[in-house]
Amino acid sequence: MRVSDIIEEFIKDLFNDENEAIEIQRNELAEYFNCVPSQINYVISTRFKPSQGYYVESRRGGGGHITIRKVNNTKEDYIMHIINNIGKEVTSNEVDILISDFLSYDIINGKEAKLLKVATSDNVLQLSKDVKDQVRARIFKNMLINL
Amino acid sequence: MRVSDIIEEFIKDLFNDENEAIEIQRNELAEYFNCVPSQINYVISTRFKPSQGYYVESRRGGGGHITIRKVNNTKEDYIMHIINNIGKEVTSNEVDILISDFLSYDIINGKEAKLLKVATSDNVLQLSKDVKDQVRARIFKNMLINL
DNA sequence: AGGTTTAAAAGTCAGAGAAAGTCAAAAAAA
DNA sequence: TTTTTTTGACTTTCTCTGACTTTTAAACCT
Repeated sequence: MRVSDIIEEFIKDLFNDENEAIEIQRNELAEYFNCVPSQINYVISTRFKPSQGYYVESRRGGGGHITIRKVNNTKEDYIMHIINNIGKEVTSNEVDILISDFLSYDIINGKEAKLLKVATSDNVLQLSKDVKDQVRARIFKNMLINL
Repeated sequence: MRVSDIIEEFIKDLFNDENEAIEIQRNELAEYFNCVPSQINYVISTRFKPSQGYYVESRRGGGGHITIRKVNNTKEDYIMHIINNIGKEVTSNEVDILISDFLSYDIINGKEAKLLKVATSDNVLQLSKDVKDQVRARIFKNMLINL
């Protein structure tokens, strides 16, 4: 296993019990793992990116440190926003558009997209227009909550 | 016997006791078999294709490696069997039992279980008994096909 | 106390190194 | 002859390193 992976794991372990922010000292950590300090930067920039749910701040100078924060909320927030904006009914077309948005924003994967699609499709529901759009809205919203 | 066959056999032997994923290092293996590294790629691309029940991932760079995963097609068989045995209607209880079977046989993961559950639940469908069980059967079967 | 210097951090970036991937040509087998 | 295997030169991706830069807290002056 490579050093970067070990450091990554070490840092992630620091997040253990409900603490959503941890603090490290770059040089100290580098010495502990017998690597150059800049490798800590490398690990942080490749494994703790915002897209991976982390937010990093730091301070230089005496007593400086690096703070890593777990954010992770963005995805849930986005989904909740969508759910709140879907009314009592939704058409198959509207669902399609939302699903392809989710895909392009990397909020769901291909398999999840297919499941959402099929569970809300006209063919599968086979109900009269009004009832269908209502049932679809309920299925869609409830599935989204469980992503 | 040709080298490619020997390498193929060697790799397949690594899958011995229930381990469904193995990891190799291309250069190491090539050295062991006295061949050029790219021959390992050749073996993998001709003998470990998805259609042959394998899935391959890899990472380059220091400490890189190749992971080969066995995907069992028994999974699809099992699901098809279940689908064929669900009639035109299915109750919420029956679905629950099937879902927990799937979970214990590792055919679906927790998230998929929740999606199946919620998309077929009484609360979400809110239809009269007969129609509800029919719609549920259609949703459930179609989602299963797309797992 | 208020400014100035010093030292203790963290940041940057490019290059070296360590893997794996690609592709086409040569060789061997069918 | 056609298909499959073997080979190797070249490419791409990821990791590790070190020299140099920037920032800032602490120490040191009047």
